[in-house]
Formats: sequence, C-alpha cells, structure tokens
Amino acid sequence: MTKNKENNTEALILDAAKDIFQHKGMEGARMQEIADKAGINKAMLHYYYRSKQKLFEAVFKSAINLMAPKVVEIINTEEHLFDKIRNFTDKYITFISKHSYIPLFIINELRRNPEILKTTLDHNFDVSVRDKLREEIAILIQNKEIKPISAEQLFLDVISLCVFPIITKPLMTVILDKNNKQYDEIITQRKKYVADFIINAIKY
Amino acid sequence: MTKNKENNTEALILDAAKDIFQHKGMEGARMQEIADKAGINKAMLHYYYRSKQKLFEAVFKSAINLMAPKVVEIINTEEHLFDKIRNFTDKYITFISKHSYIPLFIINELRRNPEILKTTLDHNFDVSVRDKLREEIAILIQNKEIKPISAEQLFLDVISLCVFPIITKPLMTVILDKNNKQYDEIITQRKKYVADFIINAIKY
DNA sequence: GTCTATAATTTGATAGAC
DNA sequence: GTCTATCAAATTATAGAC
Repeated sequence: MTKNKENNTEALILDAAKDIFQHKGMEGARMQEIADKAGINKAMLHYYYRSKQKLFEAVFKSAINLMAPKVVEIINTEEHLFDKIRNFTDKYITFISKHSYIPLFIINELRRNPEILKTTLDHNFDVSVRDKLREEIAILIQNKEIKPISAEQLFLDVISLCVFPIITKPLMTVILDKNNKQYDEIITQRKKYVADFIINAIKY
Repeated sequence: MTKNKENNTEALILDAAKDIFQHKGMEGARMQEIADKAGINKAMLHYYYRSKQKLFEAVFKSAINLMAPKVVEIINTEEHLFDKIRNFTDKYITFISKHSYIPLFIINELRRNPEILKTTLDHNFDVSVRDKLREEIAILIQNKEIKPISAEQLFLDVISLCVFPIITKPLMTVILDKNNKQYDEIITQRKKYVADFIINAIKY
C-alpha cells in the first residue's frame, strides 16, 4: 500500500533527524548525515519536509511533546505533595537519563528562537496545572506542614535538582573526578536523595 | 607603538568572538559576523588566530578561566559551611546572571568535545579543593551539625539550584507564565532563598 | 516515491597589493 | 598590519529521469 510506504519513510526520516539534530543542533546537523542515518537519499528529506528548517521544527515539536506531558502527568495526581515529589524526582531522573540530550536541545533552541514555544507548549502546560500546584502548596503552608515558600521557587528547585546534574555530566565528571560509571551511580542515588533533600528543606 | 596596536586588534577580535561564539556556538557563528562586530576585516581574524577553530578555542579557554576561579574562591575560605553556602549562592547567582550565556556555552562545547577540559580545567580545580570540602563536611557530620550527605551530591545541589534557573529563563518564563521582569525578580529572590533551602535540607 | 546529477549559495581561508 | 578580491570546499535545495 502506498500510504504505508509514505508513513514509513517519513517516520524513518524523522527518527534519523531526531538523532542528528538533538546531538548536533540546527547548525551542526547535516542533511546528508540525516539521509545516511535513515538509509535513504538526501532528496527524500526535501520531498517529505521541504527544508532543513521545517524538518528541524518537526523534531523540536516532537521533543517538546515528549517532555511536557511527563511534568504535567505527576503534578496532576491526587497524592500528597511529598509523595508527588518522591514520585516525580524518581521518574523524572530516570526519564531524563534515558533522553539526556533532549533538555539541552530544547534549552538551546529556545535561546535561538524564544518565540517557538508559544505555538507548541501552551496547550500542554495550561493555567489549571499551575493553579492546582499553587493551591496545594497554599493549603500545606496554612496547615503548617511546610514552610512558607512560593510554588515557582519550589518548581524551579525540583526541576533544577533533577535535570542539571544530568546535562552537565561531561563537566561534572571532570570537576568531581569521577569516571562515567561512578557518575552514573551518583545520578542513580539522586533518585531517592533529591526527594529527601527537598522535603527536608521545606517541611516544618 | 606597534605592540599596542597588535594587542588592541587582537583583543578587539577576541571580544567580538566571545560575543558571537557564546551566543551562537561554534557552528552557528560566522567569521564575517565576528569581523563586523570587531569593526575590522575578515582577513584579520585569520591573521591573528589562523582558523575559526583556534579562535573558538581561545574563547572557550577564556570562558573557563572566568568561571572556574569563582567556584574555587569561595570553597577555599575558612568560613563555616553554612556561611560558605550563603556567600556562594548569593555571589554566584549574581555572577551567572551577568554572564548568563557562558554556562550553556561551556556545557554545549563539552558535549561536542569532552576532551577539551583536560587541558584547561585541571589546574584550576585541583584535588586539594575537593578534599578540603570533603573534610569539612565529614567533620560537620561527625559533630551532628548536618545530616550524613556526600560532598558530591551537595556540590551538585548547590550548582544546580544556582545555575539551572538562569540558563532556562526562556523556557521557564513560558512554563511559569512570567514576563522578563517578573522572572528576574524570582532570580533575585533566589540569592537568599537558595541558601536557606539548602541549609534547611542538610542541617539537623 | 525514489534516485542521480547539478544548481545556487554560503563560508572558511588565502593571495597579494599597500 | 590591514585591506580587497578571490578561491575552494561544503551544503542546502531542486530538476528531471525512472
């Protein structure tokens, strides 16, 4: 069937493009390299995606749509905040470790083009999710379960502690004088460590 | 004097190259753009630095030599750990805010070329600094002033909480629904907030 | 839909005059 | 040391056969 073949090649190209773009960025990536990785001809990239820019945008959207739901998913559960934190740090560190190139890819592209998110993220991360977290925190503060902190700062803390040590692995292995395996073990330990750290920091 | 003129043009080129490379990366930067910014001819870049790669390396070394001493400086004081943390987070967030493009520049280049640090950083961040921090933490644990934590994890915590929210500003303004000014205010508040957060997390 | 061949442009680098 | 002019290579994009 023609339709299957179309989808197959198109998906093949996108997979190859993800790999190359996410590792080398927009400027560092070469269309020829993507074609080679996909095992097809360079002309096909233009047949399906018209230009390098359009292909890149498809990859970027795919990256955003992979990452954003993971954050929302856990915030939207009905657990106690402390359980949310434990769940999130564990799952998110595992997830980011598997896709360690994606956060940097997103951060970099956003610096090049700060507008690109406005057409992509708004639907995933809408007002209700933010408000829900703010309310939950407000109640816990009232009940004196946690210290008076802002939801924004806590959100930044959680994401920072999970993501930054993973994306800076090449730097941190040198600074901390660890080999790859030793550093991976440090990251594994963080799955539990970070949750305890945060909860100790905010609880009364 | 000829010598002055030499240094002047050379420095002019390096300044322009810092600006362009640190914002656009190795592949995104254009020699022509650097020449324009320096107000001189493109041929001059090659006269002083021979190739794009060599010019880039000069910029990278300059970035490392700007960042690394700041970390060592504060760790090497004789203050109590809690004061070190307060001092460091305050000064480091201020410093990184002023040079917000440099951390990402270093992280990205290290991913492209993980070997480059071995000839640059080793002298700045040597064994004695690491050992000193480890010892100090060991003593505080023994004295039951802080919970039993590893120096490596604490180091990662401190750097992550300071740097990540700054380099992800374009992403976080959208997620948290803040404008530039509001987000800068959040970062300013972190100068005190982060220290309290960390100390609460580790103290008995 | 897929391929080969090639056009069109960009860009790092150099030659050579002053 | 500095400039103009130009080369040579790389790279995106397209034309056209099958």
